[in-house]
Amino acid sequence: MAQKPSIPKGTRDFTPQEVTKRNYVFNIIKKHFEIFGFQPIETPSFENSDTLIGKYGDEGDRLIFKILNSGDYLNKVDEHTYNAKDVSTMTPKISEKALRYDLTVPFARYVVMHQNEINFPFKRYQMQPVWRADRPQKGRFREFYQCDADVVGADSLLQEVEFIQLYDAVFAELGLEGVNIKLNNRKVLAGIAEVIGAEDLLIDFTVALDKLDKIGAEDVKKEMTAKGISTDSIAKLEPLFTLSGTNSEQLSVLKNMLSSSKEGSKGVEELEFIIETVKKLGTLSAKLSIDVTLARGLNYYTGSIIEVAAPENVDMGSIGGGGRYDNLTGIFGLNGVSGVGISFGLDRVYLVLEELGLFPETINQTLQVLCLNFGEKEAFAALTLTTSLRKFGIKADLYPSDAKIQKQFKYANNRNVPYVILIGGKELEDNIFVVKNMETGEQITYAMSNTEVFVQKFKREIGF
RNA sequence: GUGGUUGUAGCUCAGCUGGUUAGAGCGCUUGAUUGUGGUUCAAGAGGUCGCCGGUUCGAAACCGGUCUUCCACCCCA
Repeated sequence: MAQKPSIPKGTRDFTPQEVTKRNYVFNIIKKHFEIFGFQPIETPSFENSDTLIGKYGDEGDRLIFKILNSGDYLNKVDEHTYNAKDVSTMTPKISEKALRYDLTVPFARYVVMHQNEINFPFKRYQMQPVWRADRPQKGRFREFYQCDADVVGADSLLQEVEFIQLYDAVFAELGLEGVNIKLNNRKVLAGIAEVIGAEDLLIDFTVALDKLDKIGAEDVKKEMTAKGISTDSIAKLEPLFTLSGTNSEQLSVLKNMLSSSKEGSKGVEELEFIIETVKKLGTLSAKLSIDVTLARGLNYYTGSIIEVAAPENVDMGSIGGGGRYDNLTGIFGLNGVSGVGISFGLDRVYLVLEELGLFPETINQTLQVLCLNFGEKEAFAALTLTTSLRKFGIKADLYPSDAKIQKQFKYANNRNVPYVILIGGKELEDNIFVVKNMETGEQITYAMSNTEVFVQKFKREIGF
């Protein structure tokens, strides 16, 4: 009995068309990573559990895919643990490895392990899949690609400036207009918490604030109250709920509000420096805006927090994010090394481009010339021609069997091939070949002895 | 992890309060067309109705479980 095949929830197969489009995005991101001077590394798909567990908070731990030990792993569990049936004590005994949850923590591990051979400041990029045991939704998968660029060993805020330029360069080349690069700073958030007297509740406070867009000021206040933030404290937040206007208008409100907090003032200064410097270096095609409600990744970000929102006309969360973590490698024993980085969510960028129809029309021209097959002798001549076209870098192929011409044409149509070449008995005899333009239907005859005439015309028309 | 939602031909979907042989469009195959695709016409192939169980004389339809899809939480790219 044949079993009905399936793939795990939240995973996907990719068709040739999809892979082609994914590679298009992938290559543009990669190109700009390299233009900005980043070097590639790769790390294993799975890490030792203790490298990952505890680095993303309780919620993160829940979403890490654990790998069961090999062998007779249950036998090695002591009776007490076994009978207790408690996940948190049992898991470490039967699982010592886990799938990569993001690229940042493995990178921190990499830096610590290779600290003696790394030439600091180290700018690395990494484009690999990560796995999360999350419940899938649109734009949310259990296996997806992240494309990260990070710098370690550089404290300067100029890094942040460059990352904003990098985001902008990628989205500009992808033709994606209307993205919003949102900027915040943990010091600002900490400053606010300090000013309202809720330092201890920083995380709860920011998580609630993060929802302002979504659930509105009233519900945010309710959530804050539920988390134990006093009514007095919440009242002091009032300026934030109505914060709007240009970046400089927002900065001056924040400056005022945080004047009594040293840390908060520092954060405002940093925001101001980044925004001013980006402005001086030239215009961005994306929007760059301050957003004090932005609070992702707070478990390790210590300074800048960056998040990229998809254009407003598409329903997609963030398509990228990043920030600065002053002491990320500290958790692996290397202190005093600052890191800052950004990430592109490849799968989400893909979905946005698809929804807006922004992939180039020619992207699925995976074959540029198809030679039809009229029989054994003709096919040999056609393969000879195909071989020389390939040497010119043209994506060329010969139909593998002498099927009905109608069928071969249909195949060419479906493959989106712009040119079909016919070498039948007549052409073989006269030492010529006929090129049919599939769009216009025009047919031109060329001499076999001079394929370059066709190649030149082809290159002019296709443009490469 | 909580609550909801979806699943019928390769694809998109109809299928009435349970009733005989489960349909359409597109796609596919063949022919009109033995060297010319997209258009047209004709014919044809293709279905464990997601899976398992239950109710019933009778289930694609009702009930339970399970898997999957999408959505809202949680959290996140």
